[in-house]
Amino acid sequence: MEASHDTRQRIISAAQELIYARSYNEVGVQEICDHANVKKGSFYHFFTSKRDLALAVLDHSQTYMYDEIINKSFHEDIPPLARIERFFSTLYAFHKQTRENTGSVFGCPFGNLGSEMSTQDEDIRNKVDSILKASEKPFEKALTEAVERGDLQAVDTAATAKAIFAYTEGIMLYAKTRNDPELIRELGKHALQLTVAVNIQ
Amino acid sequence: MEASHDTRQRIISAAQELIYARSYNEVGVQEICDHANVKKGSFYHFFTSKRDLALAVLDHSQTYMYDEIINKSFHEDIPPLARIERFFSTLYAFHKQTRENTGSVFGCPFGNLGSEMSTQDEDIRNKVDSILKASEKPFEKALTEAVERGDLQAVDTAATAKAIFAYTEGIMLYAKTRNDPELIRELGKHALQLTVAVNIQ
DNA sequence: TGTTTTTTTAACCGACCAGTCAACTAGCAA
DNA sequence: TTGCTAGTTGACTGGTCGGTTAAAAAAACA
Repeated sequence: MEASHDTRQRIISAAQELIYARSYNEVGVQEICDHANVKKGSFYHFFTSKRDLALAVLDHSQTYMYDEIINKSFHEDIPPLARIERFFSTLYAFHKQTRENTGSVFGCPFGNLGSEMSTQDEDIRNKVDSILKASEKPFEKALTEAVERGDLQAVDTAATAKAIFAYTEGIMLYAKTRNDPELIRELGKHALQLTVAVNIQ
Repeated sequence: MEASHDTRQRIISAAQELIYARSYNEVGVQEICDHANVKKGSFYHFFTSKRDLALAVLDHSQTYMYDEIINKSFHEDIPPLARIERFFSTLYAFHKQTRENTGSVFGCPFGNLGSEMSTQDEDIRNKVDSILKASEKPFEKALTEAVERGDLQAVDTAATAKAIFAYTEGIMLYAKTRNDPELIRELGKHALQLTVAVNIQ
């Protein structure tokens, strides 16, 4: 039970790394097992299928994202809008680091999987969708607090949070496709503009 | 030479449809050939590899996007900022149609391929990157014109155009992952906020 | 017409794919 | 000691992958 739990976790960690660095379809079960030092037969003791693993990887990545980026950024030691700005700084630092370590910007693990798998696997699509939805919440909370403090005029905080996170996904896709983490910093500066109601024409 | 050109074109069209609806790695050369009524040997007469085909598909998709969406949206019969709003209407109509026809929102063909292939194939990454860059231009032109007309305060139009198109990519990813074209309309409304310089705090 | 070049065809390749299975081991409890 | 369960192993399956090849057919050109 001890060793088993560890085996399962090793598989998930290896899959997370490999799939994030490449893509779901570029990485085979065999390669994941090799990377985790596990025989393929064992793999199918813990997972019914490769897509079953993908769902577990998504859960694991979500936890990782909260620990490494969300919670650090949205800690309440600074004003709410500054937390959103810190989010983009943290995101930039993270991708800059992986770019230095691996030579590549990998983008968003959820966006990547959603983009690749949404039309192919409804369970994966739904899971990614719910992760995106949940990711909007810290932004929404910060925006609501900013309105309460008077830092921001009254806006639809849920809609604004959704817009900001959609923008974030676009930024990460851009950074991946240009293989340049600087785009996250550069484009992140514009994010708070989405908080301001505006009348054009 | 006549038939050959047609064969090559049939392969590209079939690949464009299949890869856009699923993904690069989910679609095999054999399936593309079947769909195009071509034998696999012929395929390798016209293309040196599958990724060579992907590059041709990207060119073809870019032309398609200009014909169907960009040129229609940015026609100069209305004021420049209204053209940007029309872009999102056109984008929405397009994805709503494919959702009705196929049951799925497919997102952006360039974003999809960039997300899936950027870390795996440098040529594809560069081609997608240059298509994204080029796609910013119509926005930049409209923004510049809007500033000239006095519809917009002076801003860095290149940076703003880039932000708007990155946001567009995020919107399409969101719509694909939620399988709901309405997100394009809903989130598209916020795009012009990115044109307004703002001071927070 | 004959010749050359382009295109098409079908059979074929080794590698790899996700997934299966039966035999085996280790730990634990009755 | 026996029996049960959880975990491990390696060999195996049928199918598909991207890509090759040599020869036939068709088209282009002279």
